[in-house]
Amino acid sequence: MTDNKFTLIHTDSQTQARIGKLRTAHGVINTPIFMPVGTRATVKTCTPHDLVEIGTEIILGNTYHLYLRPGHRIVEQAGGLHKFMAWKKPVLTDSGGFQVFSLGPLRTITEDGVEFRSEIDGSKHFISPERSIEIQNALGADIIMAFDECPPLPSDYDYLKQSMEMTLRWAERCKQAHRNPNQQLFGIVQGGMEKSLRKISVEKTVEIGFPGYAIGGLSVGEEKPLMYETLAYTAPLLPKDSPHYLMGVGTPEDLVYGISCGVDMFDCVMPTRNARNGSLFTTLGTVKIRNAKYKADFTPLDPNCICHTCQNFTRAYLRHLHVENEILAHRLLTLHNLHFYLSLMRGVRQAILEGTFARLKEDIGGLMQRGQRSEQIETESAKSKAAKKDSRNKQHKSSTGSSNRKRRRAAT
RNA sequence: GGGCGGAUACCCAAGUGGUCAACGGGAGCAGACUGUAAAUCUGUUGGCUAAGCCUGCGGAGGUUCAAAUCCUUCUCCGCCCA
Repeated sequence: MTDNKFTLIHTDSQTQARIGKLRTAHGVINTPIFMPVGTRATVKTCTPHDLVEIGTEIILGNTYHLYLRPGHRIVEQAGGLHKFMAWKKPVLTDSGGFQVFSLGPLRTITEDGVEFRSEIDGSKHFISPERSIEIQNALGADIIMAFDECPPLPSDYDYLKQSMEMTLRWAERCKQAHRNPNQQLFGIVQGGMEKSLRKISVEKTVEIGFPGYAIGGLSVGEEKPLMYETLAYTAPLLPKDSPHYLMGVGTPEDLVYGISCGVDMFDCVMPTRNARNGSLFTTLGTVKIRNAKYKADFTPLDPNCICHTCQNFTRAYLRHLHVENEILAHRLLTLHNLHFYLSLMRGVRQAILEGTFARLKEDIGGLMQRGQRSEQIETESAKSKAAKKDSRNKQHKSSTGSSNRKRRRAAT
């Protein structure tokens, strides 16, 4: 591959952890990275500005859901997903493969593709590998995913083998169908918890050749040790010079474990969904904000957190908002959880760079705080840069210009 | 003063002789959530020395093998008539 968009910057000496940079049509992302999930062209409750504030570098969208509503042609007419939702940074779309799994009772799988019955109105829809790529081309994400089958649990060996082989044939078809050079198409490795199948899946998917590889079909209900075992086996089989994406995982512990196995990219609904359901990740462990014990707790959600929510609001207030089902609760809690995940990733990158990752691996809270320190340093340097720029501008501009600017700011 | 209707668990409310510690909803309490059919879902909510026992459907008394349910009476609430 001559045009490798992924640059490996450093690999940890004690684990498989790596840091790198992935170039996309909408900018570079730093790996390991967490990608907030924005299924329907929105990370629920967050504006793009919110997302940038907390350090989001790339988000997810979903092919199946956007195809159903508003329809990929509408998004295309809008100028693509980025313009449609006013998000300037990179986007990755999932192919709809996960809906093959999650909408189990509503679909039928054939070699050709998958027939879905819309959960919205019961109407029938057919998505093939070619169709998924066509939709994803129209949506215009920077990274798009091959259409795969994510087999349910339990599935026997024969089914897993058959399914994995079909996913390979689909991967080939996706590659054939994909045209847009501005979009990187990633392949997906399947094979359930069967190592032999995972190995074949990796080899054959790599043989087809993609700029990045994902591990799918994990965290679908299996026991965690088995998931870790499968992950630890599969991730190191992937080509070192390509980005590795673990789909749909997971808890903060899962991410750190995945990184130690060599995973570079993650997405998961957990921080956003759990936030809306009142379950928060903090350096002191999980906080279920609805619990009565927080009724008169006037301390921050996480005393070690520098996010907007923790800097400004108390647990008692957040509990009140959540119990009352106020919209603001969902937003503030989502921002906190996402910030936690993103800080964790910053901390991990820093630790890998410093060579302390292996030592800090078990200390999620410590890694998260480390991430926040580097965030603070970044923000301060950005501020001082801006201040310097501002003072330079003042020297050149007339005083009336600057007071005009002030007045305009006051008016808004 | 008379007539009629009502009083059920934290709130609303169903039940009108045994299968009722009592349907359902709200609220409370707790838990779950992993490429989002998810601001969703699940469990639980009289007490206890807990596969059993005790208390309990406004209070008191009665009928019955058995009462939230039938009878008497009292209290309170609503409507109507004087």
